[in-house]
Amino acid sequence: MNETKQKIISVALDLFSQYGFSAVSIRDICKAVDIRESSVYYHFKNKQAILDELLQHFESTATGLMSRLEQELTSVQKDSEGNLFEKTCDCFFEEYLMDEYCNKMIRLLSIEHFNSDEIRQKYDYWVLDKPLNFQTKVFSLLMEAGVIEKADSRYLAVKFYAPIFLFMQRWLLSGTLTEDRKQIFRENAYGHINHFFDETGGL
Amino acid sequence: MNETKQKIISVALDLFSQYGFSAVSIRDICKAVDIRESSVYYHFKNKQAILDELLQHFESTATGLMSRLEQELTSVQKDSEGNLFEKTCDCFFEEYLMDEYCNKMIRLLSIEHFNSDEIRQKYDYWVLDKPLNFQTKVFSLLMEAGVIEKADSRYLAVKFYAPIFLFMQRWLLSGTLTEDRKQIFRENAYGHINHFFDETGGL
Amino acid sequence: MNETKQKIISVALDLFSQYGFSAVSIRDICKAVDIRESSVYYHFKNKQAILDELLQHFESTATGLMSRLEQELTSVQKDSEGNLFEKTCDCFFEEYLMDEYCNKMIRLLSIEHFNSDEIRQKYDYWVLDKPLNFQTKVFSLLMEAGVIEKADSRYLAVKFYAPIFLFMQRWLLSGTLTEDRKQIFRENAYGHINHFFDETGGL
Amino acid sequence: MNETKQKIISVALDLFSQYGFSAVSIRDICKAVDIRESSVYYHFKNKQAILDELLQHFESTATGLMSRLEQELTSVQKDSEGNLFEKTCDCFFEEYLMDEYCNKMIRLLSIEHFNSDEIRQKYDYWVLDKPLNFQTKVFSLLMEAGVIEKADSRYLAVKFYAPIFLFMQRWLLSGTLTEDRKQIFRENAYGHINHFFDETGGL
DNA sequence: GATGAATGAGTGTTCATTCAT
DNA sequence: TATGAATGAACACTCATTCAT
Repeated sequence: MNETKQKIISVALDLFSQYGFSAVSIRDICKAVDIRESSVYYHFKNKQAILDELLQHFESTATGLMSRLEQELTSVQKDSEGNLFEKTCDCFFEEYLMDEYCNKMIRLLSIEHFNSDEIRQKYDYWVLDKPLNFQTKVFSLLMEAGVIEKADSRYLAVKFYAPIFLFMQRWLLSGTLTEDRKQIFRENAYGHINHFFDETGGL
Repeated sequence: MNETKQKIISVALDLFSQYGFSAVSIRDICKAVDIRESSVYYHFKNKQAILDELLQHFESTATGLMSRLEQELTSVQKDSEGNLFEKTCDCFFEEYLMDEYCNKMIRLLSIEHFNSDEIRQKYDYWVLDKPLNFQTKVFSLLMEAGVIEKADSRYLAVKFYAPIFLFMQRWLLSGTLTEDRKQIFRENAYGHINHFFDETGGL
Repeated sequence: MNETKQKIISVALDLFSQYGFSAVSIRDICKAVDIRESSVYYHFKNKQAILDELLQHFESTATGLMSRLEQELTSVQKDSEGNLFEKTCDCFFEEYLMDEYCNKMIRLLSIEHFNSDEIRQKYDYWVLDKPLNFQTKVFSLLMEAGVIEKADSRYLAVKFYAPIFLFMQRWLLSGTLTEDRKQIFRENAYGHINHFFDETGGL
Repeated sequence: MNETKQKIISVALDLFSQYGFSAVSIRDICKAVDIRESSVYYHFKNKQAILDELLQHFESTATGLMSRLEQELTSVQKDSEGNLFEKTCDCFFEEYLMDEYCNKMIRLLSIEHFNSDEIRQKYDYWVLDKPLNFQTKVFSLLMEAGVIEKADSRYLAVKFYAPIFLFMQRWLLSGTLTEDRKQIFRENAYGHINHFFDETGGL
């Protein structure tokens, strides 16, 4: 809606996700937006409020994305499961881990997650627990459908997600996100997925 | 060495690893050491120098530990490999990931790794690349010795280490390091190791 | 008159008389009136103008009140002087010192009287000189009428008013004006008046 | 002891007692002391701490003075009471109400006494209650000694002190304290004292 | 009549660092 | 070895005010 406010939000995300919340001053943000420092306080109560709005917006975005993925999971026919899995991973990679906006937010969470319990919880949830829970659900469904053998779906999720998480740390959160790094991540991730299904059998 | 300098180093490690480098002021350190702020500058050129010394000491410690592990690896008889692997993991977990000193340093690296290329490199090396390379070497040796089937030893290392890395993030770097969290980590990690060898076959 | 302007004036009086002029921001006033800060400047040239209008209104009110008292003083028959004195005091106490509006304004003057010569003069006039002059006139009249002995009417006025002034400071200007405090003031003040006339003889 | 700290204290007293605590900025103080703003924070935790130290020092000074007066009161022979009273008043006027340091502090209390309960209490105590209590004790002693007739010593104290208080407000706290104003105060105050004793009889 | 948006000047405060002793 | 004293640069934030709409 409001143009200046949007600019502030956007610049703040860029800077916070690169240098961390406390290393970025209101001055820095204002320089980039080209407004005077006092103007920020017309749009936001204080510096923290910018971070809060950023976090809140991310959570609703991520909630939307993940619930979309979950819905697709239960609404498709059985014969398309291989396809579905591929699509789900694609979406999770491209629209979450590597999406410009979400990647910045995940970066921000990972930078700030040691600073406050609140952010630590969000980080743990959105980067570790939620993806693991989602993946667990996926494997449960595949087992019910008889596509893969019955086993400990939670551990299967860990085995599946842990390398993804490691590649993300290595290529998507370390340094600037370039197309090159994205490509390396994709190769590693899809390589892992292929191996994984060869072993797990099926699909 | 010098007593005061040691105290500063030790207190700085405690605080930096908990709140991050820039969030800790010289004042904070001095309060804990019970000296005046100006005294710090007798022992260190500036604040950064404290961090540098911390990093340097860690690198030589970690180098020592890892080369010890590597040496043990090549010097033992073949019939003890199962045992050796177990010992190696034990050592890596207890004396590296969960050791009070090393855990604090890893925490510090993981807090600060977005701040400078220098630290990012160290983080990537000591938390991701080095352990992966070591594990790769382990599996290569096991393959040569015919203990496990020949395969892509690098990918095997990823499959082995990624869950460890994930559990570390979840339990050893998130929040305060308590005995409870250590125990949860151990259960998860050893659970994974057992599963892993059941599947990989052998040992 | 204008409704919004009235609200601003009224809220400003409440806040200024409680916290002082400079401690109250335009924001504070607007929050209480529920308008935006820029709107104030439609009704007033600047913050000072609100104070000016408050002062001006008080001065005409107080002028009205005091001249009414003075008029009554000269227009009544001699046999009612005791009654008159009582009535005059009553009016001065209830409609001036303890009247909600006037009390707030006197508070405001007493808070701000160190800030500018202008307000200092008004404070000195309305809280010290004017009441003393009035009282001097009262005693002069009573002397002329032979009700009390001839004496230094000015000093008599000081002896009469000073305790009232002291009780006012203690009970009517210190802290919030409650019914309890008003009552304590009344008891002290009327106690003083009775003593005073026993001594002065007469009435 | 410390020169700079003393200067800050002294300048702060000058400015606070003239313009009020919040109207004086750290910048103002530093300009007068000729130090940089950050230096203040070496000597004081924050702005409030300067005020606190000022208040604390005044209270111990005033406590000292008043207890000295009280001690003298009980230690002198009966035949010197007239003399004593005069001396006591002199001391109270010259070393308390008109003493450069104490006058500034009383001014400060009277400026700030509406701002916080803490200061309001100190103001009420040191400007109203304590002097009244002291005077009450004086009259009690004089009554016991038979120098003046037995009567309500508290009301006598009010009658005695209220005009002093009024003259103080008018001449010692309103505007700058000049020798002229001091002289006017003295004339008014001693005039009152003489009248008072003519009436009270005795001495 | 009212307000959304912006701003310049100022406020108290923190911090790493210096330097004479 | 240690520290008392000082400082420049930065920081988040507040405030009265302006002006186009």
